[in-house]
Amino acid sequence: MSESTEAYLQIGEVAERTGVTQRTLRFYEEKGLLRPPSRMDGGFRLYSEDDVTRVAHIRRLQNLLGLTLAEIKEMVEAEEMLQEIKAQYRPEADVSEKRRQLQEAIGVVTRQHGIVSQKAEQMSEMKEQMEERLRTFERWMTELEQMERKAPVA
Amino acid sequence: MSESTEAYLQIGEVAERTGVTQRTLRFYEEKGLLRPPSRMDGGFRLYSEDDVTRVAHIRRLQNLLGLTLAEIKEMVEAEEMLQEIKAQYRPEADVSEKRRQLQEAIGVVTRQHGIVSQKAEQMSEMKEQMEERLRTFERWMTELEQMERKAPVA
DNA sequence: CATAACCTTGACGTAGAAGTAAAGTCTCGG
DNA sequence: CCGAGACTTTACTTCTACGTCAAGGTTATG
Repeated sequence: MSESTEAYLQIGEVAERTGVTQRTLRFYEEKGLLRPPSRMDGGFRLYSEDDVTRVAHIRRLQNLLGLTLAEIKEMVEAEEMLQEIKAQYRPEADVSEKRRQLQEAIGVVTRQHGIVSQKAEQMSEMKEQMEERLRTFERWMTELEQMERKAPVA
Repeated sequence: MSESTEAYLQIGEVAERTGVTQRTLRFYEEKGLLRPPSRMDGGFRLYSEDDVTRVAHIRRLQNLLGLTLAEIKEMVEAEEMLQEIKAQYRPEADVSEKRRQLQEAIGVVTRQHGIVSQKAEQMSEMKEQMEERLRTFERWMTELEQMERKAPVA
């Protein structure tokens, strides 16, 4: 599994699978949201499954939280940092340096979590209001129907 | 209560109270998101408390749900329709017509509710993921601290 | 009744997030 | 080895949601 053969995707396939256009993928790369993917000899971009995941993530942050690409970039960078720490990417880094990085990552995610929590709560409120409203409508509808039964169409 | 005196606000006050600029208020009017307010003899706009409420509503839809102004316009128009029905704005309208309108309103709100529900759910998911992640970080942090105690800074 | 503070419309500008077109390059199946 | 289709970069355009003057009219207050 996960051999190098067939593990890479061209931009067209990624576009199809993620639902964004090729232009958007290049744009995200330009903006630093996606690391420059590897290339074929001729220059064609070769994406990994990870990239597909990342695009999906970006889109969720955009659609769900309404973050700007700049904000998303921050978040994505924090993720990268984590990958580094996780993979011991810099084993020579001393422990206190790692601690600093981790602390920073915790800060970022905590802030994100705050945003999400707040939005989630407001969202629930809205949902409640809408349900209340729908109940009111249903009541009105019932009333209207009764009126119609008592005094049919003139 | 609610006499005509002092019940109206100029654009500057509305801007201050809603946190949007005057430009934005005029823009919303232009785009059909706010009904053209009444005017003083000299042409100054006179807004009602209702307008203030509406602006707040618009902003919530924008910030929370990330809807475009075009989408919000649709929603706002549905609301207006409701006001009409509610206030028996057209008492001469026959019952079946009212039913039709009400049915439409129910449709709109149901769709809105669908959107909100879906987003709320995805939001909760994200929140969960972030919490899980934070727990992981805290664990790592603890591990790092133990490493430091065992082998102090070289 | 002057004048500062507030408002009007109109026109042009801008940032973010892509869309679209042009002109050329690569890849791969036949 | 060649042509259709996928891809490349560069550059210009679009759309949304306002921001920012400019030039002038209105209102309230001393």
